[in-house]
Amino acid sequence: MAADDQPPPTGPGAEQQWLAAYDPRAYAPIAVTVDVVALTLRRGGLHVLLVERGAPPHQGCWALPGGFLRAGEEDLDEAAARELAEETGLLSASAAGATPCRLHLEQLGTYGAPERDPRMHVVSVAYLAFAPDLPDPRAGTDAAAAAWHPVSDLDLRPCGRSRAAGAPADTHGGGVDGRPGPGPVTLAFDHARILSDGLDRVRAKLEYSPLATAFLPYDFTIPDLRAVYEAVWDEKLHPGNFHRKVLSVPGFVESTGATTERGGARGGPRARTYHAGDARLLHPALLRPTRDDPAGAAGAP
Amino acid sequence: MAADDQPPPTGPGAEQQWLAAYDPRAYAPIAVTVDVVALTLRRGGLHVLLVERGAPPHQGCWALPGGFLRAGEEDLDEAAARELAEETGLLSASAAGATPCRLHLEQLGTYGAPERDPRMHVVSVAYLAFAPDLPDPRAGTDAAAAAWHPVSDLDLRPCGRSRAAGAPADTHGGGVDGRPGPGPVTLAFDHARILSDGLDRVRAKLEYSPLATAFLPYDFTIPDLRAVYEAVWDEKLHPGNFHRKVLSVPGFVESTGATTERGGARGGPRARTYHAGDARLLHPALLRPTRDDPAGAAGAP
DNA sequence: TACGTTGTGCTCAGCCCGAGAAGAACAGCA
DNA sequence: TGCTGTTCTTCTCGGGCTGAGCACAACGTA
Repeated sequence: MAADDQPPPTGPGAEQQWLAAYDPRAYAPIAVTVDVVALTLRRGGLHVLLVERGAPPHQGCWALPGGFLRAGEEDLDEAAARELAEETGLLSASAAGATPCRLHLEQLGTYGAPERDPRMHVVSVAYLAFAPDLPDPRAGTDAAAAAWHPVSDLDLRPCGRSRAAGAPADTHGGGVDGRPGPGPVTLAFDHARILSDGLDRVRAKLEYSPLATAFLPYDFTIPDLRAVYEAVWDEKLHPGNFHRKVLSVPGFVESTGATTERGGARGGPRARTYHAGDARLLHPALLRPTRDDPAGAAGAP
Repeated sequence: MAADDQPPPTGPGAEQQWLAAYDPRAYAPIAVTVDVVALTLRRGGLHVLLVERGAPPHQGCWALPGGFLRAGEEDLDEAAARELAEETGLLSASAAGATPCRLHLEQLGTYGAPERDPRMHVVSVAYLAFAPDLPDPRAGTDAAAAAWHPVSDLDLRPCGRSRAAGAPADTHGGGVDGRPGPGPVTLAFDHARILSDGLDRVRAKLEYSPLATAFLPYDFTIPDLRAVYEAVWDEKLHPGNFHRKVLSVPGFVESTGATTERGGARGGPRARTYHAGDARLLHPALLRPTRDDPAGAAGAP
């Protein structure tokens, strides 16, 4: 139920009890925030948008962009879009048609452990956002700085789980995109876990949804699409089989009839261009190469 | 997610007026509640646990069990388990080992439209719970009554979507389990949408997770398992192929070496018994029979 | 011009899936 | 007791999908 648990008004004192049941002042306050895991692809690597905290706690640490839900004014989705625009200067929400930015926004999960924020009990609704290669953000009013970070530079182990269990650290650590990187970056609060859940969700969702097209501009090529899958899954895919599979899934991509202006950077013929089809589910799915890892950590619930 | 329901009873301004009268302080608080979509299988049909509201708004309507999150005291998961035990009398939480009730509890999503509760802005974290055939609940202190309802008796269309679009109403309406049923039951607040999302999630999750075993007691047979899939998907499955598939997925079920005491109710040989294996993901997945419905409404995010 | 690279299409063997059927075991009934 | 209908379990067969490899052409670069 929503705000309820109304005891049946029977007997004396029941009225007070009933009022307390939906009088928020009778309870200790709870803050509701909305955090966004914004992912994009830059130079072939997966990047996440982070802001540097300008105030304690965790001052100077990097955190997911987010902020308080405005009571009585907005829905959760609206708050997520607003925070993304506000704190980073990216994309003009959805209204004024500045950049017709194709942005995918979906709810990831809600985190409400009492001790996750030392100040008070904060319930955070996390959102997941994907967008094509975006420019560098400008810091909003709340954050000291905002920047895209390669996810391979971040320390995602929540507590005791080492990253080496999932993937060797040496294939990931530091500077996949060329930059040396100042070593693993730790995230504030429980944002490492939120980001980890978001990455699991993305990796799982590429299999059965046409979500990968959200990382690409409107027109793209099949090799472009393959690059998205390879970057997110961190696995090389068979070009021929991938090509055949994508074209065989109805509604995944639609041909534009055109090709690219030039060939690839290192040679090769021009590729045909496509744009996203109208399918919302991939039938059949584009299954990830069978990894025999018995650790079945499902990202998608 | 567009959660637009229950417009204010008398015009848009009435809500603000009511809120202002109810809470004279300008500080606009947000309440956080936890609602539970508890599903079980009774007499071969999918049932959901509902409580009858004893106070306005929506007095007399049925709603999902739930209540306020206790600030500073509990995590969201704990609150969901507590509400389920508290409001219905089912299962002794997890502590005192009364019934070793195998209960699956997972977060479904969060709903926070400002107008979803006319009293104030309420953010509800919805949970999904599956359990084997459970006894009739006893009403807790808060709810007037609690009962299992066949999901086929409920009116799940949120606003304009008719159920006939998804499945013919005549195959669902009224009394699949034998009872005639007093017609479609409407749910309070936006709980019809929450329940609908929960059903989509369950249907999708049966494909790639061993979740179906959560609907069954510890020992079960392959036909028992098939009955779960058939009830949730509302489709007949090929007994031979289902048998082969289940046994071929590693870690799905483990043989106990025993068989049932008697044959089926209408004859047939004794079936071998199994219990759930240790797999947390089904590899390969148990795909639903290809439904050519182009309406790709994905339940799992 | 030569060469390495890459997009696109093809072939082939193996696996999985849907459909059907057969055999055996069981409950209910005459 | 015998018969009939039902159901569990296993098997077979054809089609489709998948992974792997290869061929050819187009392209950039040396």
